[in-house]
Amino acid sequence: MYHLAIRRKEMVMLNQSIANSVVNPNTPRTAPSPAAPSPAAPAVNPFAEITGHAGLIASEFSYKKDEEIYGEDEPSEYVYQVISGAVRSYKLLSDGRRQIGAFHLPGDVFGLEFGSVHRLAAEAIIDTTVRLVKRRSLEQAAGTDVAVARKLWTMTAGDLRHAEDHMLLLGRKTAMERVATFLLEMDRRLAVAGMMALPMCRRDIGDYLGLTLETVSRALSQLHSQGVLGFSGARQIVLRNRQRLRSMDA
Amino acid sequence: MYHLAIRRKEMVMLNQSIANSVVNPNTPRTAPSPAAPSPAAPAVNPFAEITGHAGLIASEFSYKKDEEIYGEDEPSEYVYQVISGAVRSYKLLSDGRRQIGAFHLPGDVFGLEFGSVHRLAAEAIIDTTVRLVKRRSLEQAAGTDVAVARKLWTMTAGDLRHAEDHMLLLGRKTAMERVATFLLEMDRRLAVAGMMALPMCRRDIGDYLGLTLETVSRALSQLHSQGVLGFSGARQIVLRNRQRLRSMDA
DNA sequence: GGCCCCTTACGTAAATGTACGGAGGCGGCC
DNA sequence: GGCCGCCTCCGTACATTTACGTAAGGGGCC
Repeated sequence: MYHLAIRRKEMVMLNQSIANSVVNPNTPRTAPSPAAPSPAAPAVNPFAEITGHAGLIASEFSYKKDEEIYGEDEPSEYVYQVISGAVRSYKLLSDGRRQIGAFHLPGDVFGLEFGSVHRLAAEAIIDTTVRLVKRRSLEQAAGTDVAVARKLWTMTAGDLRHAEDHMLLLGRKTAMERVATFLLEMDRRLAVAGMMALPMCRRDIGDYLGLTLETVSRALSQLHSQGVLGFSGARQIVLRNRQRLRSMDA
Repeated sequence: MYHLAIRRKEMVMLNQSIANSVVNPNTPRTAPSPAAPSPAAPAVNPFAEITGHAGLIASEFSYKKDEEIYGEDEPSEYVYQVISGAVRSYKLLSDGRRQIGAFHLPGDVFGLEFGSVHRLAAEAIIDTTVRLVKRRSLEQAAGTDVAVARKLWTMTAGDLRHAEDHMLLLGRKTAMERVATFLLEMDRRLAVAGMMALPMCRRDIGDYLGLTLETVSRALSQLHSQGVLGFSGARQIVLRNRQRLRSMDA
């Protein structure tokens, strides 16, 4: 998996001078969309802000479900933004126990490191397309442009904020409080028309919340029986009582 | 406590033009040392690096044991560096449950925020003296000097790295593994001549590790009975078998 | 000497692990 | 194209484990 991913990324670079958009050869697409930096991109897009400032080249790339994007302690060559799909970032213990630090959804930037290696691994949860830029070119731009330097700091600070909140959850919240927090977070980040389609399975949720998949399932069932949420399939959830959920979130 | 702390900080600012060193009026010191930026300060000192680059003014300040330095969600006006003593950064749930995110020991910088408020509260664990600079002046310096901007990013990235490791601990490690990790971290950060003098009580350790103080005590007792560590008083610990401890740390 | 802080024993609670049954989605086959 | 069957994921009951809560005794530091 490791070597395969590297090879694919090198292909991206080789093709960059010819076309700014490259797709995973294993997942052919009928109509690859150009990924060159767009001057008209909205300023709220962190990638567009940076590439716009620094004139960097961004490429596209696709990963299949459960495909590794990079491994823990692997050299950090690229910074990524989710275009479509979903990604999990995680750390492993030697016996396989896993802690997912964050889920990355469309629009999110991930894989930005200060040092030269990735501190967490990343995998596509479902089929996923990302935009990517070389870390070195970002670093270079930050060395001359304070606006880019500030943006990198901003993004790392955002990750830190999430991690601080998550430490409180992992260290001190009950199982039900963790699930309530999770539902409100996902509702905020990916609800469309009051409904959310979770890309991740119960095990992923458990590894994110420091619980087992059974405990997550029990908590969701309890919330269902209390009428706090409704299901249309295990991963399609409608929140019916957000206020109640907020009161359960410690 | 809140208003008192604010008042004291304002005193620091008022006195800054007269003397760059101010001590807490409640904890008089016999020989306050000057805290003006020293051009000869070693480059490994993050504060010296920044103040050296930007010519910022740093002041000194002291807090008594258990005194609040700043509260959660309080405006972020200063960035701090521990000169002597120890500090805990933490978040609280509404019912009083506490998660300590980090301990700050001599040399450590804390209280650096990207946004305008502190996301964690900070308290002195024991009598503590800090060096402080205004956040605004750092921000200003970062706006013109990429080296300062990079340094701010570096420090936030260091905090993020610690938080990521700590999420793995809180979410997935057993009580014994957490205590082993803690002992190795403290050994690395504050051991002198093979011995460490912990500034914090068992409850602080528990709130850092997501455990109760009793569980921490039980784990330490077990390690003691196994000969992995020795005590000279509850807070003076000698590690007698670091290899064994590392093998317990998952 | 007094007061915290720490240790430790015992009972409890919360979450885990184990196991199994069922539903839903996907692919193959007719 | 639709039906069937398999396979993965999910829900749930029960037993177990781990860590917590309570309480009381002891020790070190001021």
